[in-house]
Amino acid sequence: MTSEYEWVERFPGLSRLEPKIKELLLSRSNIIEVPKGLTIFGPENSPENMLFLLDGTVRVQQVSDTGHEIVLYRINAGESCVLTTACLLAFEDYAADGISETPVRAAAVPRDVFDELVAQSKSFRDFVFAAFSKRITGLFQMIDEVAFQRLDVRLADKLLSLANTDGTVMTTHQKLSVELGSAREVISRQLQEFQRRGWIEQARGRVNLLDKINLKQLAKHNT
Amino acid sequence: MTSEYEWVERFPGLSRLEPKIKELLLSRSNIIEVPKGLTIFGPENSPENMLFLLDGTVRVQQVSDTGHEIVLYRINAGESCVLTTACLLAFEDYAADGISETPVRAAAVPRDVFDELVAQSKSFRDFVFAAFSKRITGLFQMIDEVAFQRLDVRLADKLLSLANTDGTVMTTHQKLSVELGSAREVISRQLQEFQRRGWIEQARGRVNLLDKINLKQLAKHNT
DNA sequence: CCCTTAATGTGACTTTGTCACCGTTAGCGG
DNA sequence: CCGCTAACGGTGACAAAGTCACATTAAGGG
Repeated sequence: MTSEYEWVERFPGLSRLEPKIKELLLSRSNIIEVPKGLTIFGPENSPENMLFLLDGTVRVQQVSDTGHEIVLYRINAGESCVLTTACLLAFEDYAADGISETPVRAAAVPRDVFDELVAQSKSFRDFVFAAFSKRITGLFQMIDEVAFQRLDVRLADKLLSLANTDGTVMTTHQKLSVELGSAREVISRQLQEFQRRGWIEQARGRVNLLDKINLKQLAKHNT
Repeated sequence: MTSEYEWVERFPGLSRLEPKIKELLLSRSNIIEVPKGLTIFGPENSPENMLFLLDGTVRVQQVSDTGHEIVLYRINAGESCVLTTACLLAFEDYAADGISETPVRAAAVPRDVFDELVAQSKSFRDFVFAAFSKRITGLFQMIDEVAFQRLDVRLADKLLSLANTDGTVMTTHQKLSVELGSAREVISRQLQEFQRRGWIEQARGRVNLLDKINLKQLAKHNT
Protein backbone atom coordinates (compact mmCIF):
# COMPACT_ATOMS: atom_id res chain seq x y z
CA MET A 1 0.00 0.00 0.00
CA THR A 2 1.05 3.58 -0.65
CA SER A 3 1.46 4.68 2.94
CA GLU A 4 4.09 2.00 3.50
CA TYR A 5 6.27 3.00 0.62
CA GLU A 6 5.99 6.71 1.01
CA TRP A 7 6.27 7.00 4.72
CA VAL A 8 8.83 9.74 4.29
CA GLU A 9 6.05 12.12 3.37
CA ARG A 10 4.63 11.83 6.86
CA PHE A 11 7.65 13.57 8.34
CA PRO A 12 7.40 17.32 7.92
CA GLY A 13 11.15 17.69 8.01
CA LEU A 14 11.77 14.94 5.50
CA SER A 15 9.19 15.63 2.81
CA ARG A 16 11.46 18.28 1.33
CA LEU A 17 14.33 15.89 0.87
CA GLU A 18 15.98 15.63 -2.52
CA PRO A 19 14.25 12.89 -4.56
CA LYS A 20 17.43 10.85 -4.76
CA ILE A 21 17.79 10.94 -0.99
CA LYS A 22 14.19 9.95 -0.47
CA GLU A 23 14.78 7.02 -2.75
CA LEU A 24 17.80 5.95 -0.73
CA LEU A 25 15.95 6.29 2.54
CA LEU A 26 12.97 4.32 1.30
CA SER A 27 14.94 1.57 -0.37
CA ARG A 28 17.36 0.98 2.48
CA SER A 29 14.87 1.00 5.34
CA ASN A 30 12.65 -1.72 6.68
CA ILE A 31 9.20 -1.29 8.09
CA ILE A 32 9.02 -3.04 11.42
CA GLU A 33 6.09 -3.72 13.72
CA VAL A 34 6.42 -4.04 17.46
CA PRO A 35 3.68 -5.15 19.84
CA LYS A 36 2.76 -3.09 22.86
CA GLY A 37 4.89 -3.31 25.97
CA LEU A 38 8.18 -4.40 24.45
CA THR A 39 11.57 -2.93 25.28
CA ILE A 40 12.74 -1.76 21.88
CA PHE A 41 16.12 -0.55 23.02
CA GLY A 42 17.99 -0.32 26.28
CA PRO A 43 21.36 -0.75 27.98
CA GLU A 44 21.32 -4.47 27.24
CA ASN A 45 20.34 -4.45 23.61
CA SER A 46 21.69 -1.32 22.01
CA PRO A 47 19.85 -0.50 18.81
CA GLU A 48 21.42 -1.10 15.45
CA ASN A 49 18.94 1.09 13.65
CA MET A 50 17.57 4.55 13.75
CA LEU A 51 13.80 4.47 14.01
CA PHE A 52 11.27 6.73 12.37
CA LEU A 53 7.94 6.22 14.07
CA LEU A 54 4.99 5.82 11.75
CA ASP A 55 2.37 4.79 14.30
CA GLY A 56 2.24 4.50 18.05
CA THR A 57 4.39 5.95 20.79
CA VAL A 58 7.61 4.89 22.49
CA ARG A 59 8.18 5.81 26.10
CA VAL A 60 11.79 6.43 27.07
CA GLN A 61 12.52 5.97 30.73
CA GLN A 62 15.38 5.44 33.05
CA VAL A 63 15.92 3.09 35.95
CA SER A 64 18.10 4.45 38.72
CA ASP A 65 20.40 2.17 40.65
CA THR A 66 18.29 3.12 43.65
CA GLY A 67 15.43 1.28 41.98
CA HIS A 68 13.56 4.46 41.14
CA GLU A 69 12.23 5.09 37.66
CA ILE A 70 11.45 8.21 35.70
CA VAL A 71 9.99 8.88 32.28
CA LEU A 72 12.34 11.02 30.21
CA TYR A 73 10.26 11.68 27.11
CA ARG A 74 8.07 10.10 24.49
CA ILE A 75 8.58 9.56 20.79
CA ASN A 76 5.38 9.99 18.85
CA ALA A 77 4.37 9.14 15.30
CA GLY A 78 6.19 11.49 12.93
CA GLU A 79 9.24 11.69 15.19
CA SER A 80 12.53 9.86 15.27
CA CYS A 81 14.86 8.39 17.88
CA VAL A 82 17.67 10.89 17.45
CA LEU A 83 19.15 10.60 20.90
CA THR A 84 19.27 6.87 20.56
CA THR A 85 20.95 7.33 17.24
CA ALA A 86 23.66 9.56 18.62
CA CYS A 87 24.44 6.98 21.23
CA LEU A 88 24.45 4.11 18.83
CA LEU A 89 26.72 5.97 16.45
CA ALA A 90 29.09 6.77 19.25
CA PHE A 91 29.07 3.22 20.57
CA GLU A 92 28.19 4.58 23.98
CA ASP A 93 25.99 2.71 26.34
CA TYR A 94 22.54 4.06 26.15
CA ALA A 95 21.40 4.63 29.68
CA ALA A 96 17.66 4.55 29.06
CA ASP A 97 15.00 2.08 27.96
CA GLY A 98 12.65 2.62 25.05
CA ILE A 99 9.36 0.83 25.55
CA SER A 100 6.49 0.60 23.08
CA GLU A 101 3.53 2.12 24.83
CA THR A 102 1.19 1.07 22.04
CA PRO A 103 1.66 -1.22 19.07
CA VAL A 104 4.33 0.53 17.04
CA ARG A 105 5.09 0.70 13.35
CA ALA A 106 8.39 2.24 12.39
CA ALA A 107 10.90 2.55 9.59
CA ALA A 108 14.29 1.19 10.63
CA VAL A 109 17.35 2.79 9.05
CA PRO A 110 20.70 1.04 9.56
CA ARG A 111 23.46 3.13 11.02
CA ASP A 112 25.58 3.17 7.88
CA VAL A 113 22.65 4.42 5.86
CA PHE A 114 22.01 7.06 8.47
CA ASP A 115 25.61 8.19 8.19
CA GLU A 116 25.40 8.32 4.43
CA LEU A 117 22.23 10.39 4.55
CA VAL A 118 23.81 12.85 6.93
CA ALA A 119 26.76 13.14 4.58
CA GLN A 120 24.77 13.62 1.41
CA SER A 121 21.77 15.72 2.30
CA LYS A 122 21.62 19.16 3.83
CA SER A 123 17.90 18.74 4.46
CA PHE A 124 18.50 15.52 6.32
CA ARG A 125 21.15 17.16 8.44
CA ASP A 126 18.74 19.93 9.29
CA PHE A 127 16.13 17.37 10.22
CA VAL A 128 18.52 15.52 12.49
CA PHE A 129 19.84 18.57 14.26
CA ALA A 130 16.38 20.05 14.67
CA ALA A 131 15.23 16.82 16.28
CA PHE A 132 18.25 16.87 18.58
CA SER A 133 17.60 20.42 19.50
CA LYS A 134 14.01 19.74 20.41
CA ARG A 135 14.88 16.80 22.63
CA ILE A 136 17.69 18.59 24.38
CA THR A 137 15.53 21.60 25.07
CA GLY A 138 13.00 19.17 26.49
CA LEU A 139 15.60 17.60 28.76
CA PHE A 140 16.69 20.99 30.01
CA GLN A 141 13.10 21.84 30.86
CA MET A 142 12.70 18.51 32.57
CA ILE A 143 15.71 19.14 34.79
CA ASP A 144 14.20 22.46 35.71
CA GLU A 145 10.89 20.87 36.60
CA VAL A 146 12.32 18.01 38.62
CA ALA A 147 14.60 20.33 40.51
CA PHE A 148 12.36 23.32 41.12
CA GLN A 149 8.70 22.85 40.35
CA ARG A 150 6.16 21.97 42.97
CA LEU A 151 4.72 18.53 42.70
CA ASP A 152 1.09 19.60 42.58
CA VAL A 153 1.87 21.81 39.60
CA ARG A 154 3.71 19.03 37.81
CA LEU A 155 0.99 16.52 38.56
CA ALA A 156 -1.77 18.77 37.26
CA ASP A 157 0.25 19.35 34.13
CA LYS A 158 0.90 15.66 33.63
CA LEU A 159 -2.74 14.72 34.15
CA LEU A 160 -3.79 17.22 31.50
CA SER A 161 -1.22 15.98 29.03
CA LEU A 162 -2.09 12.33 29.57
CA ALA A 163 -5.84 12.88 29.46
CA ASN A 164 -7.98 11.38 26.79
CA THR A 165 -10.31 13.62 24.79
CA ASP A 166 -13.13 12.78 27.21
CA GLY A 167 -11.00 13.87 30.14
CA THR A 168 -10.05 10.49 31.52
CA VAL A 169 -6.57 9.25 32.32
CA MET A 170 -6.19 5.49 32.31
CA THR A 171 -3.28 4.96 34.64
CA THR A 172 -2.34 3.99 38.17
CA HIS A 173 -0.86 6.08 40.93
CA GLN A 174 2.31 4.03 40.57
CA LYS A 175 2.66 4.91 36.91
CA LEU A 176 2.00 8.57 37.60
CA SER A 177 4.79 8.56 40.16
CA VAL A 178 7.17 7.19 37.53
CA GLU A 179 6.07 9.92 35.13
CA LEU A 180 7.18 12.53 37.62
CA GLY A 181 10.01 10.69 39.32
CA SER A 182 8.16 10.82 42.61
CA ALA A 183 6.73 8.26 45.03
CA ARG A 184 3.40 6.49 44.83
CA GLU A 185 2.21 7.61 48.26
CA VAL A 186 2.91 11.22 47.43
CA ILE A 187 0.88 10.98 44.25
CA SER A 188 -1.98 9.28 46.10
CA ARG A 189 -2.15 12.09 48.62
CA GLN A 190 -1.96 14.78 46.00
CA LEU A 191 -4.74 13.15 44.02
CA GLN A 192 -6.81 12.97 47.19
CA GLU A 193 -6.32 16.68 47.58
CA PHE A 194 -7.39 17.32 43.98
CA GLN A 195 -10.43 15.12 44.59
CA ARG A 196 -11.27 16.96 47.78
CA ARG A 197 -11.31 20.15 45.75
CA GLY A 198 -13.63 18.51 43.24
CA TRP A 199 -11.11 18.78 40.40
CA ILE A 200 -10.94 15.06 39.75
CA GLU A 201 -12.75 11.83 40.43
CA GLN A 202 -10.97 8.54 40.98
CA ALA A 203 -11.53 4.90 40.20
CA ARG A 204 -9.09 2.02 40.33
CA GLY A 205 -6.69 2.55 37.49
CA ARG A 206 -8.38 5.71 36.24
CA VAL A 207 -8.59 9.42 36.95
CA ASN A 208 -11.40 11.57 35.56
CA LEU A 209 -10.68 15.23 35.16
CA LEU A 210 -13.75 17.17 36.27
CA ASP A 211 -12.41 20.70 36.43
CA LYS A 212 -9.81 21.24 33.75
CA ILE A 213 -10.02 24.98 34.23
CA ASN A 214 -8.62 24.87 37.72
CA LEU A 215 -6.12 22.19 36.83
CA LYS A 216 -4.82 24.33 34.01
CA GLN A 217 -4.77 27.31 36.27
CA LEU A 218 -2.51 25.41 38.63
CA ALA A 219 -0.41 23.87 35.87
CA LYS A 220 0.15 27.07 33.95
CA HIS A 221 2.90 28.10 36.32
CA ASN A 222 4.72 25.52 34.32
CA THR A 223 4.39 25.47 30.52
CA MET B 1 52.89 30.25 17.21
CA THR B 2 52.40 26.61 16.44
CA SER B 3 49.79 25.88 19.06
CA GLU B 4 47.47 28.45 17.52
CA TYR B 5 47.59 27.06 14.05
CA GLU B 6 47.48 23.42 14.92
CA TRP B 7 44.88 23.48 17.62
CA VAL B 8 43.08 20.62 15.92
CA GLU B 9 45.75 18.25 17.20
CA ARG B 10 44.65 18.92 20.75
CA PHE B 11 41.31 17.24 20.16
CA PRO B 12 41.67 13.47 20.36
CA GLY B 13 38.67 12.98 18.10
CA LEU B 14 39.87 15.46 15.51
CA SER B 15 43.53 14.60 15.11
CA ARG B 16 42.62 11.73 12.81
CA LEU B 17 40.78 13.98 10.41
CA GLU B 18 41.62 13.84 6.74
CA PRO B 19 44.36 16.43 6.02
CA LYS B 20 42.08 18.32 3.64
CA ILE B 21 39.43 18.59 6.33
CA LYS B 22 41.93 19.76 8.91
CA GLU B 23 43.01 22.41 6.47
CA LEU B 24 39.44 23.58 6.02
CA LEU B 25 38.79 23.62 9.75
CA LEU B 26 41.96 25.56 10.47
CA SER B 27 41.59 28.06 7.67
CA ARG B 28 37.93 28.86 8.29
CA SER B 29 38.06 29.18 12.06
CA ASN B 30 39.02 32.10 14.24
CA ILE B 31 40.78 31.91 17.53
CA ILE B 32 38.89 34.00 20.05
CA GLU B 33 39.72 35.00 23.57
CA VAL B 34 37.13 35.65 26.23
CA PRO B 35 37.79 37.07 29.68
CA LYS B 36 36.53 35.34 32.78
CA GLY B 37 32.91 35.76 33.81
CA LEU B 38 31.37 36.61 30.46
CA THR B 39 28.17 35.11 29.11
CA ILE B 40 29.37 33.59 25.86
CA PHE B 41 25.99 32.37 24.72
CA GLY B 42 22.47 32.40 26.07
CA PRO B 43 18.79 32.85 25.21
CA GLU B 44 19.45 36.47 24.29
CA ASN B 45 22.50 36.15 22.13
CA SER B 46 22.34 32.84 20.33
CA PRO B 47 25.74 31.79 19.12
CA GLU B 48 26.68 32.02 15.47
CA ASN B 49 29.67 29.77 15.88
CA MET B 50 30.52 26.38 17.16
CA LEU B 51 33.28 26.61 19.74
CA PHE B 52 36.22 24.28 20.30
CA LEU B 53 37.73 25.06 23.67
CA LEU B 54 41.51 25.35 23.68
CA ASP B 55 41.95 26.72 27.19
CA GLY B 56 39.69 27.36 30.15
CA THR B 57 36.26 26.11 31.06
CA VAL B 58 32.74 27.20 30.24
CA ARG B 59 29.98 26.60 32.74
CA VAL B 60 26.56 25.97 31.27
CA GLN B 61 23.68 26.74 33.57
CA GLN B 62 20.02 27.41 33.50
CA VAL B 63 17.84 29.98 35.17
CA SER B 64 14.37 28.82 36.07
CA ASP B 65 11.44 31.20 35.87
CA THR B 66 11.14 30.60 39.61
CA GLY B 67 14.47 32.36 39.94
CA HIS B 68 16.36 29.19 40.79
CA GLU B 69 19.55 28.28 39.00
CA ILE B 70 21.29 25.03 38.30
CA VAL B 71 24.57 24.10 36.65
CA LEU B 72 23.99 21.67 33.78
CA TYR B 73 27.54 20.81 32.76
CA ARG B 74 30.95 22.21 31.97
CA ILE B 75 32.90 22.38 28.76
CA ASN B 76 36.60 21.87 29.33
CA ALA B 77 39.63 22.40 27.14
CA GLY B 78 39.62 19.79 24.39
CA GLU B 79 35.83 19.69 24.21
CA SER B 80 33.29 21.42 22.03
CA CYS B 81 29.89 23.06 22.42
CA VAL B 82 27.92 20.44 20.58
CA LEU B 83 24.59 21.00 22.26
CA THR B 84 24.83 24.66 21.56
CA THR B 85 25.61 23.84 17.99
CA ALA B 86 22.57 21.64 17.57
CA CYS B 87 20.41 24.43 18.82
CA LEU B 88 22.02 27.06 16.68
CA LEU B 89 21.67 24.93 13.61
CA ALA B 90 18.05 24.31 14.34
CA PHE B 91 17.37 27.96 15.03
CA GLU B 92 15.87 26.98 18.33
CA ASP B 93 16.12 29.13 21.36
CA TYR B 94 18.90 27.89 23.51
CA ALA B 95 17.53 27.68 27.00
CA ALA B 96 20.82 27.84 28.88
CA ASP B 97 23.65 30.26 29.49
CA GLY B 98 27.29 29.54 28.80
CA ILE B 99 29.58 31.47 31.08
CA SER B 100 33.37 31.55 30.97
CA GLU B 101 34.53 30.34 34.33
CA THR B 102 38.12 31.19 33.56
CA PRO B 103 39.70 33.18 30.75
CA VAL B 104 38.85 31.15 27.67
CA ARG B 105 40.58 30.61 24.37
CA ALA B 106 38.58 28.86 21.70
CA ALA B 107 38.38 28.20 17.98
CA ALA B 108 35.16 29.53 16.51
CA VAL B 109 33.72 27.70 13.53
CA PRO B 110 30.87 29.37 11.63
CA ARG B 111 27.75 27.33 11.19
CA ASP B 112 28.09 26.90 7.46
CA VAL B 113 31.60 25.56 7.87
CA PHE B 114 30.34 23.21 10.53
CA ASP B 115 27.69 21.94 8.16
CA GLU B 116 30.22 21.44 5.40
CA LEU B 117 32.52 19.52 7.71
CA VAL B 118 29.72 17.25 8.79
CA ALA B 119 28.90 16.62 5.16
CA GLN B 120 32.42 15.91 4.01
CA SER B 121 34.11 14.01 6.79
CA LYS B 122 33.14 10.76 8.40
CA SER B 123 35.65 11.35 11.19
CA PHE B 124 34.13 14.72 11.92
CA ARG B 125 30.66 13.21 12.06
CA ASP B 126 31.90 10.61 14.51
CA PHE B 127 33.44 13.34 16.61
CA VAL B 128 30.22 15.31 16.66
CA PHE B 129 27.96 12.40 17.50
CA ALA B 130 30.35 11.09 20.13
CA ALA B 131 30.33 14.49 21.78
CA PHE B 132 26.53 14.57 21.64
CA SER B 133 26.34 11.15 23.13
CA LYS B 134 28.57 12.02 26.02
CA ARG B 135 26.59 15.12 26.88
CA ILE B 136 23.25 13.41 26.65
CA THR B 137 24.39 10.55 28.83
CA GLY B 138 25.53 13.19 31.28
CA LEU B 139 22.15 14.89 31.24
CA PHE B 140 20.38 11.59 31.84
CA GLN B 141 22.58 10.95 34.82
CA MET B 142 21.95 14.43 36.08
CA ILE B 143 18.19 13.92 35.96
CA ASP B 144 18.66 10.76 37.94
CA GLU B 145 20.72 12.52 40.56
CA VAL B 146 18.45 15.53 40.95
CA ALA B 147 15.39 13.32 41.19
CA PHE B 148 16.65 10.47 43.35
CA GLN B 149 19.99 10.99 45.03
CA ARG B 150 20.32 12.19 48.56
CA LEU B 151 21.73 15.65 48.93
CA ASP B 152 24.57 14.69 51.26
CA VAL B 153 25.79 12.18 48.68
CA ARG B 154 25.59 14.71 45.89
CA LEU B 155 27.29 17.38 47.93
CA ALA B 156 30.18 15.11 48.91
CA ASP B 157 30.58 14.15 45.27
CA LYS B 158 30.54 17.76 44.13
CA LEU B 159 33.04 18.88 46.74
CA LEU B 160 35.46 16.17 45.63
CA SER B 161 35.08 17.08 41.96
CA LEU B 162 35.53 20.80 42.59
CA ALA B 163 38.48 20.37 44.94
CA ASN B 164 41.88 21.66 44.11
CA THR B 165 44.87 19.33 44.28
CA ASP B 166 45.53 20.49 47.82
CA GLY B 167 41.99 19.62 48.85
CA THR B 168 40.50 23.08 48.95
CA VAL B 169 37.34 24.27 47.24
CA MET B 170 37.18 27.99 46.63
CA THR B 171 33.46 28.64 46.51
CA THR B 172 30.54 29.89 48.54
CA HIS B 173 27.56 28.03 49.91
CA GLN B 174 25.44 29.94 47.44
CA LYS B 175 27.45 28.70 44.49
CA LEU B 176 27.40 25.16 45.77
CA SER B 177 23.61 25.31 45.97
CA VAL B 178 23.50 26.35 42.31
CA GLU B 179 25.77 23.45 41.41
CA LEU B 180 23.25 21.05 42.88
CA GLY B 181 20.04 22.93 42.21
CA SER B 182 19.37 23.20 45.92
CA ALA B 183 19.02 26.01 48.45
CA ARG B 184 21.78 27.84 50.23
CA GLU B 185 20.48 27.10 53.72
CA VAL B 186 20.34 23.40 52.99
CA ILE B 187 23.95 23.42 51.83
CA SER B 188 25.04 25.40 54.88
CA ARG B 189 23.46 22.86 57.19
CA GLN B 190 24.88 19.92 55.35
CA LEU B 191 28.36 21.44 55.44
CA GLN B 192 27.96 22.00 59.17
CA GLU B 193 27.21 18.32 59.53
CA PHE B 194 30.31 17.40 57.51
CA GLN B 195 32.33 19.73 59.68
CA ARG B 196 30.88 18.24 62.85
CA ARG B 197 32.11 14.87 61.63
CA GLY B 198 35.55 16.34 61.00
CA TRP B 199 35.41 15.73 57.26
CA ILE B 200 35.82 19.34 56.29
CA GLU B 201 36.90 22.68 57.65
CA GLN B 202 35.28 25.94 56.62
CA ALA B 203 36.35 29.47 56.01
CA ARG B 204 34.47 32.25 54.34
CA GLY B 205 34.39 31.41 50.67
CA ARG B 206 36.37 28.21 51.06
CA VAL B 207 35.97 24.60 52.10
CA ASN B 208 38.95 22.44 53.04
CA LEU B 209 38.52 18.73 52.62
CA LEU B 210 40.13 17.01 55.61
CA ASP B 211 38.88 13.48 55.22
CA LYS B 212 38.54 12.59 51.56
CA ILE B 213 38.28 8.91 52.43
CA ASN B 214 34.99 9.32 54.20
CA LEU B 215 33.70 11.82 51.68
CA LYS B 216 34.43 9.36 48.89
CA GLN B 217 32.84 6.61 50.89
CA LEU B 218 29.65 8.65 51.06
CA ALA B 219 29.84 9.85 47.48
CA LYS B 220 30.51 6.46 45.96
CA HIS B 221 26.83 5.58 46.07
CA ASN B 222 26.84 7.91 43.14
CA THR B 223 29.53 7.63 40.47
C1' DC C 1 38.19 52.95 60.90
C1' DC C 2 33.69 52.82 59.51
C1' DC C 3 30.40 51.14 56.47
C1' DT C 4 28.53 48.57 52.97
C1' DT C 5 27.92 44.19 51.16
C1' DA C 6 28.40 39.47 50.63
C1' DA C 7 28.52 35.35 53.30
C1' DT C 8 26.87 32.56 56.68
C1' DG C 9 23.85 31.07 60.83
C1' DT C 10 19.31 29.89 62.77
C1' DG C 11 14.45 28.74 63.97
C1' DA C 12 9.90 27.72 62.52
C1' DC C 13 7.43 25.91 59.19
C1' DT C 14 5.87 23.38 54.70
C1' DT C 15 6.54 20.08 51.23
C1' DT C 16 8.20 15.88 49.69
C1' DG C 17 10.05 11.30 50.35
C1' DT C 18 10.37 6.91 53.11
C1' DC C 19 8.90 3.00 55.65
C1' DA C 20 5.90 -0.27 57.38
C1' DC C 21 1.76 -1.80 57.21
C1' DC C 22 -3.21 -2.11 56.09
C1' DG C 23 -7.53 -3.23 53.50
C1' DT C 24 -9.63 -3.63 48.81
C1' DT C 25 -10.30 -5.25 44.26
C1' DA C 26 -9.73 -7.54 39.95
C1' DG C 27 -8.53 -11.51 37.62
C1' DC C 28 -7.43 -16.19 37.21
C1' DG C 29 -7.16 -21.25 37.90
C1' DG C 30 -9.50 -24.93 39.60
C1' DC D 1 -18.58 -20.36 41.73
C1' DC D 2 -14.84 -20.17 45.04
C1' DG D 3 -10.61 -18.97 46.74
C1' DC D 4 -6.05 -17.33 45.88
C1' DT D 5 -2.85 -14.01 44.38
C1' DA D 6 -1.02 -9.88 42.89
C1' DA D 7 -1.84 -5.31 41.94
C1' DC D 8 -3.87 -1.18 43.70
C1' DG D 9 -4.67 2.21 46.85
C1' DG D 10 -4.88 4.24 51.96
C1' DT D 11 -2.58 5.68 56.23
C1' DG D 12 0.40 7.21 60.14
C1' DA D 13 4.83 8.30 61.75
C1' DC D 14 8.84 9.94 60.65
C1' DA D 15 13.05 11.86 57.96
C1' DA D 16 14.90 14.79 54.44
C1' DA D 17 14.76 18.89 51.85
C1' DG D 18 13.06 23.43 50.70
C1' DT D 19 11.15 28.08 52.24
C1' DC D 20 10.88 32.25 54.74
C1' DA D 21 12.29 35.72 57.71
C1' DC D 22 15.72 37.50 60.04
C1' DA D 23 20.19 37.69 62.78
C1' DT D 24 25.15 37.68 62.79
C1' DT D 25 29.74 37.94 60.93
C1' DA D 26 33.61 38.77 58.17
C1' DA D 27 36.08 41.34 54.12
C1' DG D 28 37.38 45.13 51.65
C1' DG D 29 36.82 49.84 49.76
C1' DG D 30 36.55 54.58 50.74
